Amino acid sequence: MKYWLMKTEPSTFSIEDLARAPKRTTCWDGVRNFQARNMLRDDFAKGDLAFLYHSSCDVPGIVGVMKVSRPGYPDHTAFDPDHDHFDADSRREEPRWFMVDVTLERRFSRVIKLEMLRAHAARELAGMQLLRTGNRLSVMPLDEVHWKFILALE
DNA sequence: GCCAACGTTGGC
DNA sequence: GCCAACGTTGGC
Repeated sequence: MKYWLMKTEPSTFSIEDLARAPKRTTCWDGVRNFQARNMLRDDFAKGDLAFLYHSSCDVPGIVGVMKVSRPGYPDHTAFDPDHDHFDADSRREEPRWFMVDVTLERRFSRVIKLEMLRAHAARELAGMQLLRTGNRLSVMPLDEVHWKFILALE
């Protein structure tokens, strides 16, 4: 089993939205970066666990845990000309973008703030992609040791 | 609102 | 293949 971190802007889609969704499940659409696409398509497996991260908000940080409930499949929002995530270069016969389904496992009792993660950047969380300057991937893998350490921060 | 960092695009 | 221009991300 693998571990992931997935970013979302809560003003667009938050953990509250996921908690209210049918079966607490959503398709993770709209990823339009090739490196992230490759991971969604090739590396995500059913049963993998992912941290849900709120970005571009008052208190950026990890807010809960999700489980991958369906592995990579074509992102249909790319086919819809009326959708924000439409991409004319993605065709049904040859989809360019992929997504997974995620199901909310648990909301944290408090936000594990980015600030708190940074405090451990030089030691326990050394090498964590999220903490690398300029990292803009919205989906990234996480080491098991980092996953466990972060869980203990709650 | 600012700005650093990075990905993408397109001219050559 | 290079690289400048541009757009986006995302913390502050």
